[in-house]
Amino acid sequence: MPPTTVPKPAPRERLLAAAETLFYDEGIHIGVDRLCAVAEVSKRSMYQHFGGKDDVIVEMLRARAGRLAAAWSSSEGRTPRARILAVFDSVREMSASPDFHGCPFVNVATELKDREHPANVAALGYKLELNRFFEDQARSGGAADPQALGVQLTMMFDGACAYSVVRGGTTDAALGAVETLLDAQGVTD
Amino acid sequence: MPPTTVPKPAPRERLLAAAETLFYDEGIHIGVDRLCAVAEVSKRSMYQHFGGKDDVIVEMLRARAGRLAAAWSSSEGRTPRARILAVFDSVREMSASPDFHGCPFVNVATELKDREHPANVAALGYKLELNRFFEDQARSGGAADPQALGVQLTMMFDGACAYSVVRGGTTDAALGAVETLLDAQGVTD
DNA sequence: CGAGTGGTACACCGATCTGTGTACTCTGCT
DNA sequence: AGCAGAGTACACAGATCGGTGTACCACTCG
Repeated sequence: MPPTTVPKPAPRERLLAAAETLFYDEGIHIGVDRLCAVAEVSKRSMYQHFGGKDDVIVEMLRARAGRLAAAWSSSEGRTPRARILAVFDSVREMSASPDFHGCPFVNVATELKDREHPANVAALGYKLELNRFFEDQARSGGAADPQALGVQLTMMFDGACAYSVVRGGTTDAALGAVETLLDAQGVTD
Repeated sequence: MPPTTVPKPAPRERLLAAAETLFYDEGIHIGVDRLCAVAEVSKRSMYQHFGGKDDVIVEMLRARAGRLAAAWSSSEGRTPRARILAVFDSVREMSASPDFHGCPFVNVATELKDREHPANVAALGYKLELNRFFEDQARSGGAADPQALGVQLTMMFDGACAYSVVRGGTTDAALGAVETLLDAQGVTD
C-alpha cells in the first residue's frame, strides 16, 4: 500500500497558506524570513514563485476573496433575507474565536494606507463583491432602495468586525441592526 | 512691540502633535527618527519625555480621545436624536477629505493586534465612551432598548469609517441607516 | 550516464528599526 | 559670575527588514 503520509503541497500553496494565517494573526509587517520558516520554503524559492512580499499578499487576498464569495453563494435556495442574515451569522460565529482579528481585507487596507497598492485594489474588489451580493439580495427581497441597503449592510459588516477587534466580544448586536434595516425596507421572509 | 513670532510649544507638545498626524497618516510603524524630525525635537529629548515609542502612542491617543469626547458634549441643548446624528455628520464631513484614514483608535488596534497593549486599552476606553454617549442619548430620546441601540450605533460608526478607508468615498449612506435605527426604536425629534 | 530543473542552505547587502551614551550649547536663576 | 537643567547633535549598538548571490542537492527525462 502507498505511504499513508499525505504529500506536502507545493511551495507556492504552502506559502499562500502560511501567509493567510501569519499576515492575519500578526499583521503584514512580519518578515519574509518568518513567513518562509512557517511555510517550510526556502527564501530563495519564495522569490522564484512570487515577485516579492507584496505579491504574496495580493495572491493571498485574491484566493481568500474567492473562497469567501463562494461561501455566500452556497446559500442558494433560501430567501434573500435569510441569505443576508446568514452572512452576519457567520461573522458572529467567527468573532467568538479568540483568533478573530476582524476582516482581513480591511486590516490590510488599514495597514497599507496607500489606496493605489495592488493589495488594496484586491481588498476593494472584495468589498465591492460583498456590496453587490447584499444589493442583489435586497433587490430580490423587494427592498425599497436596494442600492442604499447594500451599502448600509456593507458598513454594518465592517462595523461588526471592528467592534470585535477593539472589544473582544462577539458581534451579536449586529444581527438586530440588520433585521431592523431589512424590516424598514420591507425585506421580509 | 513684542516679536510677532508665536513661541514654539514645548517639546512634549510638539511630539504629541507630530505623532497625531504622522501615526494617523502613515501608521504607527514609522520610525522615531522621522517623528522627532517632524516634531523638531532631538531623539534624546523624546526619550526623556516619554518612556518609549509606545508611550508616545498611548499619550497621543489619550489626548485625542479627550478632545473628541469634548466635541460630542458640545452639542448640549439639542435633542438626543440630533446629537447622535451630529456625530455621524461630522464623520461624513471628515470622510470627504483625502487625508481621512478612518478611526485612529481602530487603526491602532488593528495594527497592534495585541489586546493587552496599553494603546489598545486606550482605544477600548474611547470606544466605550462613544458607546455610552450613544446609549445615554438613546435613553434620553426614549429608545425601546437603549443598550442595544448604543452598540448598534457604535458599530455603524466604525463601519462607516471602514467603508471610507477601503472605498475612498464619503460615508453619506450611514446617516440613512442611523435614522432607520433611531426610528425603529422610537427616537424621534 | 549526463543534462536540466526545482528546491535548499546560508552568507550577505544596504536600509531601517528602537534605544543609548557622550559631549556640547543654550538659558534662566541666584 | 557661576551653576544647574533642558535641549541638541551625532555616533553607535543590536536587531530586523526586503531582497540577492552562490554553491549545492535530488530528481526526472532522454
